[in-house]
Amino acid sequence: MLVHLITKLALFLYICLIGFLNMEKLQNIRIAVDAIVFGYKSSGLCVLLIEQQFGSSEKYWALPGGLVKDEESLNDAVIRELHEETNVQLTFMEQLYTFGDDIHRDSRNRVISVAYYALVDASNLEIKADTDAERVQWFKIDEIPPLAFDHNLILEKGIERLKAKLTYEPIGFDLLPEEFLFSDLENLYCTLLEKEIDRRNFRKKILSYGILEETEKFSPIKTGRPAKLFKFNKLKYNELIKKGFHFEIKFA
Amino acid sequence: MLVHLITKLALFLYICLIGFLNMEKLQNIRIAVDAIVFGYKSSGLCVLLIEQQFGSSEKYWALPGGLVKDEESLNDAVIRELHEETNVQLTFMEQLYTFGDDIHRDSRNRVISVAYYALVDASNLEIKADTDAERVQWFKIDEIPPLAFDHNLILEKGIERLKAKLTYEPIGFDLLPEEFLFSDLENLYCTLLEKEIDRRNFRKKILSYGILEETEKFSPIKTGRPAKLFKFNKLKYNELIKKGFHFEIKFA
DNA sequence: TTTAGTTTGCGTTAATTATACGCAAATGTA
DNA sequence: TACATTTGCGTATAATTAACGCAAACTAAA
Repeated sequence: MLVHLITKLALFLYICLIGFLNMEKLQNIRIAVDAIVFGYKSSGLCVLLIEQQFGSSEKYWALPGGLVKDEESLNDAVIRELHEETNVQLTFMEQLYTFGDDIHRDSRNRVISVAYYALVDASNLEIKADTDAERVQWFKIDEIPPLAFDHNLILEKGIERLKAKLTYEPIGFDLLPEEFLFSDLENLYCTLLEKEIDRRNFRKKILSYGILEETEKFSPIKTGRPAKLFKFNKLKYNELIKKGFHFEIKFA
Repeated sequence: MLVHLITKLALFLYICLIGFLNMEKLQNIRIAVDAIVFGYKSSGLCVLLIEQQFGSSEKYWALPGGLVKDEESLNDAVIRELHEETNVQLTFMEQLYTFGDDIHRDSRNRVISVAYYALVDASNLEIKADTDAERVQWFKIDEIPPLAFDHNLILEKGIERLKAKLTYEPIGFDLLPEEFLFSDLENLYCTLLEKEIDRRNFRKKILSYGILEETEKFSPIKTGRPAKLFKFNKLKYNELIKKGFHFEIKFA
């Protein structure tokens, strides 16, 4: 305990010294990362939230995230926070936006948050059991509770971006299992983009791109004509991209 | 002088206190903003750079920018820095990306930079005269010198984004004077996207969108058939967007 | 065994959009 | 007056998208 206090004091003095030497440069702004983890279930698009304790009684659901460490890249910070708070296996991650215009987005201190969004195959996923009395849970996108800080705003922007990106990059596959049915893919696009779509034209278009691979397997579903399972061929896609290929799915 | 020192000391103690209270949360990371200001001249796409002095002799060209103040939004920080260092009149500005994965992008301290990109009508623009012995200058995009920090990287990402955005949002107009010739617009797209384009089909397409307004004026150019001057009708564009309109310019 | 219900997989045709040009009009200049 | 130049409008053809028909392959119920 005493050693801890001394260490703390030493660190304190060190920081004071640094602060003094860089007086005019010293900022009192913290920097955090937050992550939107999207998963797709048959019930629709979902987001991973964690329950945070504020003070003694206030509890809020929030996006997983936290302060960036001094010697850690932003990317590593997101990965670390996600690993600490959940145990999801990401299939895609990208920076979303940096939220720093609302000075009081965190009422305690000025915190600027670099938000990321990530995708996982949620169809077969155990999320981490409660740790530190924190709960982790999937929420359907249309049943989001009021979140901590400006996380509702961040989430909104994330959903917008995900929808946009779905139409011009093949990231829908990152929300599905490695092997999937055409009807899964079709449902994913219909549900997420909230648009009607002709099943046959959709199939024709995707197949014409030549980025899917047929497997020998068939779906385990016991109704209707048995359906082939497909895989996304990322290598083939990357080759095509080099030749100037441009993925696009759009609806009326 | 004494007053200044006392103020400084008081602020110092205050910061120490805050630091002590938030001991385990205190970071030693600075946060900055940088701006890419694009301008279009007949010679091509240009970027505004400022010359910075490092130490006693080292000089580097760099993107305008600097540290964010404690009580200032990110947006305001960019505007302030641009106003301090140049006097350009922005027609468009948007957040680009936050650079914080390379811990040593600034060799002195850990600095995370939130980069913005902006457009100006450079056709008729005086940039600020030398202040603080700093020089401000337009650089053609293919004649960029080695820049300070990771600014070459930031700029590259900015150019990529600008090119992409040009094809799906009508931001090309923000690089032109309020009234412009069709041939100006055509040249802008050809030059920036480095693509051939059929003049007549391009005109037909843009006109079909109904987002341009004819003026009564004609170009002052003294060769060939006199050409009408056009204006971009932003109100009309916003109306169309609400109805589901989607701007797009693409080439083979 | 048959029949009804369901979903898949492959076509065909009409409508729309993009591409490739042709050419006269309106100017300045030789 | 002839010529070079750039604008502005048009038309024919190719390519792509949208709309829909229908048989195949299965399950479950009759």
